[in-house]
Amino acid sequence: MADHAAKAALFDALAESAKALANGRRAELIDVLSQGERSVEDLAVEIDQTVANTSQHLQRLLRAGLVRARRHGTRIFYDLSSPLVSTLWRTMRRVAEEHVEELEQLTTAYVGDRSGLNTMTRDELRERLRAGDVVVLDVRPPAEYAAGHIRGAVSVPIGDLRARLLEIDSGARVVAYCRGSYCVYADEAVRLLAEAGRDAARLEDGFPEWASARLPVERGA
Amino acid sequence: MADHAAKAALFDALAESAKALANGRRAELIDVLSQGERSVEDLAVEIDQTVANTSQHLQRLLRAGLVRARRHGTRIFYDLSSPLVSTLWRTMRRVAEEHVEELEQLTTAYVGDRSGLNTMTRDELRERLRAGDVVVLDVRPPAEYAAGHIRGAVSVPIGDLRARLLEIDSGARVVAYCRGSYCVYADEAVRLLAEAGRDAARLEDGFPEWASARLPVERGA
DNA sequence: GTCCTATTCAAGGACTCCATTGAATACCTG
DNA sequence: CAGGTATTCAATGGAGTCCTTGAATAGGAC
Repeated sequence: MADHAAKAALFDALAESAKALANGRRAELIDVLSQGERSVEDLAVEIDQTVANTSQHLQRLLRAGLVRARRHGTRIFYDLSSPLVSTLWRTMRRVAEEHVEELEQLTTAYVGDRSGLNTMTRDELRERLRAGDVVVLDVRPPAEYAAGHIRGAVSVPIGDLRARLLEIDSGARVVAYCRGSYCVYADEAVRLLAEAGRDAARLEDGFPEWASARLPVERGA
Repeated sequence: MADHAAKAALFDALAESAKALANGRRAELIDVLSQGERSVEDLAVEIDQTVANTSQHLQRLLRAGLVRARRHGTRIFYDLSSPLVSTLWRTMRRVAEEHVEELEQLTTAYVGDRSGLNTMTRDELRERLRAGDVVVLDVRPPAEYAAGHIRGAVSVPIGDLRARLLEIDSGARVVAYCRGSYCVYADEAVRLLAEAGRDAARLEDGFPEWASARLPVERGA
């Protein structure tokens, strides 16, 4: 019979990965980093915290092995250490969605009412992309588009959309996507497009799910 | 733009699921419960803690929605609230295995040296079961066998194996399995069988992985 | 109803976690 | 090398976590 202490130490180590995710701010960081690498200051703005605090959270994630750091000039860019981390995060979200009762209220409190919103599944979008009868808009910040996006998508950051409406072929069906189902950029885009009389829908989830399903993506530019 | 406070509350709630797993003892509980439901006292013995402490950990898991409780007579049985929780736990283990450096040492400190041990993959075992040229031993406690086991496996709790060696067809190739790769029962079984001159191997992982891969299982008796 | 057993509750002390603050470090620019 | 910016470090107080202890509950058996 193996030692109780050795068993306890092993499971304590396994629990460390969970501890790294066991904080709302760090969860937000993982969520943002699922879109691609970002600088510390950038991340601090994203999660609405001081740079010092963000840095400490990032180092906690670093110690747990969930992220890695890369120096580029005067900045340090953090990135998930592997796509498996993104999978872990999505699995945890699914568990929470399925088993935490209050989550639904919290979600609507954040994203608002989605009942009037057209949506499209990954599978349907894949088919329509293949057929070529759809315009896909990536409404995330440019840095995230640059780090990777759905093949064939056009980058139109949500803040620019209103000004660039005329660029979009008025006959086409438009699909907008962003970071995932907890991201509201695509919602806003679809509302804006609908007001302008376009046939618009949002992708149900976001880029990480698309990439994880091994559907076609492009990196860079 | 949605409210920062609402976003923070949402991610705090998501992080609650991680907090539930962010403790070595609770991780052990989830690991044991992946084999099927168990009573509080049973679980307390399993994780080497007092009943009171075990009860508190179970309630924490209950609040997070990861487990559910069922009263049966004088006892209360806890169970994972869905197979998704088992998936989450396995994903977390994979992440830790891939990204936590010290884990390998901790594993060998607990399970010992496995270099002399024959192993068999799930796929190979499935093929051999189909061909019928293998004897499969479930060396977990009887309660776990009863809650579910590989179809065709025989229950031989590890403590009984030595006394029941003669029951096992001496010409057959024998495969032992238990809870998973962190479980040492099957290791012990293979060593014991090898000493007795049998052709023995352990399944690389355990029952939860087999069931999760939708390979044939039996429930009850 | 009374005993027995399984589980939960409540309170306490050691420890860790988290956001804040102000200072220190490290790299780039000129 | 001086100045500027991005990031990290160190210290602090308040909150939460974890295990222990002893008592309380709640079914079942008699």
